Amino acid sequence: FEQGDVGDTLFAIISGTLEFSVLSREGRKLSLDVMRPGALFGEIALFDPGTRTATVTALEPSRVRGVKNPDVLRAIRETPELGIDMIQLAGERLRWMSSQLNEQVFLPMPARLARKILYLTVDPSEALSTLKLSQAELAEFVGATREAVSKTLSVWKRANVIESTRGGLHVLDRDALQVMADLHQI
Amino acid sequence: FEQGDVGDTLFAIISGTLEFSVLSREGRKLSLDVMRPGALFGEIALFDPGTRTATVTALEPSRVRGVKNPDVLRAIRETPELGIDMIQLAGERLRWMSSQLNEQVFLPMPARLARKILYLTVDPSEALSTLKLSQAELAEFVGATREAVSKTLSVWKRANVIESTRGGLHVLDRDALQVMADLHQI
DNA sequence: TTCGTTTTGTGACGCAGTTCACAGACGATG
DNA sequence: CATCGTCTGTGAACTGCGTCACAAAACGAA
Repeated sequence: FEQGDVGDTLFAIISGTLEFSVLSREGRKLSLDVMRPGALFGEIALFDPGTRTATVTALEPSRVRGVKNPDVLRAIRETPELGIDMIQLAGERLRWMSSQLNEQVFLPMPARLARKILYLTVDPSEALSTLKLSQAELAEFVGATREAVSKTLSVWKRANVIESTRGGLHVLDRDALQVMADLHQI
Repeated sequence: FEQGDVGDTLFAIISGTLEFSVLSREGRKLSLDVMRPGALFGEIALFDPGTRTATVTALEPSRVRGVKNPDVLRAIRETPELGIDMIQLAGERLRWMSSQLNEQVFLPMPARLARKILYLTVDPSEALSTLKLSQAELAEFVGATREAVSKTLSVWKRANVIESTRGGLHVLDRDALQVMADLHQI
């Protein structure tokens, strides 16, 4: 779905990967997360039906399962425990949004880049630290231009922190990235 | 309370005004809202006990009332309707956080300034459009420096959009600000 | 192989906003 | 009413990152 649509449905990802992003009125995009099977999205509309505040796009053909607001409300009335779970979920989301805001506002571009790379290369457990995103896509995650990302990646490549191929990159020195993510600068 | 504290309590403001802000590790501050009697805060910790993601400071002596997480959970188990209300509350907060992220990332400084001024001068109904914040404080709300804020305010003053006194300012032409907030630029 | 398309690498330049550095203005406090 | 601390105004220099403009790889298709 797209930012601005109206909706009252929570989705759960069965298979595939979806991208979660927010758009500016002028069409600029800031990607925030890549979601994998098991993840939930669309909870704002579930809690508080109205227009969507974010955009979700399938990066590959995916299967999702939707739950409508009225059904959830009914279920909560029957099983209060479920309401508590939903509240917990909302809490996590709020916490996460808050950290995103913090990073975007306070961190310089290279730190944000390092963080996003680290963040996006945790769960794909088997393919150790390999990310298959083009530099252009990475730039959208970081809130910067493709060129700027390309330049910092070049530096890190020369420092043997990462290596990159067309349409993807591989983390060699996770600790070094961690340093970039944190201090850069004090 | 301060960002990083642990807490499990939701607060409701009885009297006074409190400031809601997030801090960077280096001490920079981004203020997000001024809360008045009737407002609730601390709901993240309520939903999902753990460290606080934001800082709340009293701008003047204030009275608040706290509700602890376990008490709320108990109440929800008894009255599921309450859970639904809390979920709605969380939804609104998420929606609001999302818009804050959007503004901070995509809008240029003057637009953010105009928006914050408009936003902070809606509810104080009687004192029509008067804001008692120093330029330094305003700057923290906007995510910019005091100097930059001062300069744009000067321009708006010359254009008779606002007038300012020491430690406060008065909106003369709300519509003009609205324009600044929106287009600036397309 | 040979295009044509998409992705990458890099430089030159510009601009918004920061940093630094004062100077004046207002309000409390003695 | 004189003085001191806090606000305000403004200019100059610096800088991170965006914009523009190519050149060179990498890959797919013909």
